[in-house]
Amino acid sequence: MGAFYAEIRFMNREASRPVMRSPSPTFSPLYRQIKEFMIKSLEEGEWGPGDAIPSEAELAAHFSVSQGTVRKAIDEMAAENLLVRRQGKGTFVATHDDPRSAYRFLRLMPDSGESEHSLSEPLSARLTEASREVAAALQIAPGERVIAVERLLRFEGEAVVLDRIFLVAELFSGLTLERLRGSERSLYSLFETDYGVRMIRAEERLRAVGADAESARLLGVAPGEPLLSVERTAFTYGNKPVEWRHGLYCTRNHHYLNELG
Amino acid sequence: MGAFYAEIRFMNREASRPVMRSPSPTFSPLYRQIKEFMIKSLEEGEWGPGDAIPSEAELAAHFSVSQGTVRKAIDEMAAENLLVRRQGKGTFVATHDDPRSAYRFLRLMPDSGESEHSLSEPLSARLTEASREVAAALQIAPGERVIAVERLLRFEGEAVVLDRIFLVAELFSGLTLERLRGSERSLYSLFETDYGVRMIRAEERLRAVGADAESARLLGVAPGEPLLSVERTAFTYGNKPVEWRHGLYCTRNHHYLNELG
DNA sequence: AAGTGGTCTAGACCACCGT
DNA sequence: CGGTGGTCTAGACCACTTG
Repeated sequence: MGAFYAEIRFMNREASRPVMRSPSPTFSPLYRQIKEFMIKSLEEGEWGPGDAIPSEAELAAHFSVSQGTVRKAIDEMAAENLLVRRQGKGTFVATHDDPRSAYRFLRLMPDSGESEHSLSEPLSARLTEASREVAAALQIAPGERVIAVERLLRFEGEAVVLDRIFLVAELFSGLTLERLRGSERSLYSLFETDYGVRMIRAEERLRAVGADAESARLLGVAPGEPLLSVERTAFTYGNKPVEWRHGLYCTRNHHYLNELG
Repeated sequence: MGAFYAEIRFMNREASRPVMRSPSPTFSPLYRQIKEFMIKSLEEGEWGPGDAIPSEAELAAHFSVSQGTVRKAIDEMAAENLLVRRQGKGTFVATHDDPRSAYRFLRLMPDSGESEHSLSEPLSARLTEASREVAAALQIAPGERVIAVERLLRFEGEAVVLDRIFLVAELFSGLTLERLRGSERSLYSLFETDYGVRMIRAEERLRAVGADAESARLLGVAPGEPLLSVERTAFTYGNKPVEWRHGLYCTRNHHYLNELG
């Protein structure tokens, strides 16, 4: 039984009068309490990726608030890419499976022409122990089990990205090279469907580095050639880091595109 | 006389009945029409950077709509960093002068420690003609006048960024090296106050490159050392590009931090 | 106390999607 | 057609800032 159908008690709320709240220090508006509640429902798997959540009217009745209030909660969640609204159809749990938001985190673009299709070529996957660096990024103890994946990303056949990916082993038990090789979908889509782990947001740290011998060989460039180093930490619900990856991007014919708001 | 006090006629709107609109193809909700109208007012300088705009109640009366409708217009503009809301005080035109949003576009962070203070050291500023590359980025004809600025950015005294900046000359006439040297503020803050040009958003394209001799000398690194190349196009209102810059970042002790939503 | 943005309601009607 | 999200209103009251 998930959170959604359990009892609910909102703070700062009189029994008879419809509105209102207590003095400031811990004040949280109703719509935000509802949002937090719905996020908990998502965490607990109440609604799966791609599922439709209840309609605004149903939610309003369930929480005994007006439509406008649940609407504001949903608005914020949609802005954070947790939900997707579709007029006339309903509101859906965001999924990396959906082409609309697949490759949401991939900022690499060809210098000219349209954004091509990329193909993932997994090279290896093995169980190992977290180094100090990996442990720090994943907020676990050094030596804890992680799954290390190496893979190439090809654009139009050309090797452009070399990724070394580290996953908290506990959450991805059973992940093997064969499992990765068999899949046409994006990694995050697979993580979602096969392991129930949903990536919500990520942080990337970029640097310019010279290619080491091993990476140069795999990417087909000269050792020492400047590469874009991209370290990414990806988070699930509750800002829990579950993946850390170090990517090396060959930027001869591609670039990393970033929008500054 | 600016747009704001001129006559207003909303589309899709009956005279007597308060609401509504025509069939779909050109449908634009009321709040968005109001938003566009207010953006035009900003463009025409009706309200300057840092100014308070009229209160929601005043705007609602002015446009003869409910508070909720102007509120939604303002919400979107605040989300786009055009306005800043401050509870109890009012709504203000965003400004790069404000420490809250100064260096909004600078993503460079030290590898360890807090985000230090940076110091801009202008090296040169001269009037020249746009190269094909610069012209394309600024959407002007090759050969048109641009102002080329070279400057170093130092963090804790260490040269970390070398910027080559190109500005549409027409908009920045009178900009000289002395003018830049005299200023303690950020470039965009100066552009705003002294030239009335406000940067709204920007696009950056990142690559890894090897340092050329000249740049290496200025940054104090070895020629060929990998540097992060950052090409930025910055836009004012109406998505008009007004600045293009090519930055070279030394990422030995710093990195480019990016949040992926 | 007065003025501003922020929250909430109840109800109406519109635009879009499927059947 | 009925159901969903999307827009709009009118009015109430709360929270924060300033005088």
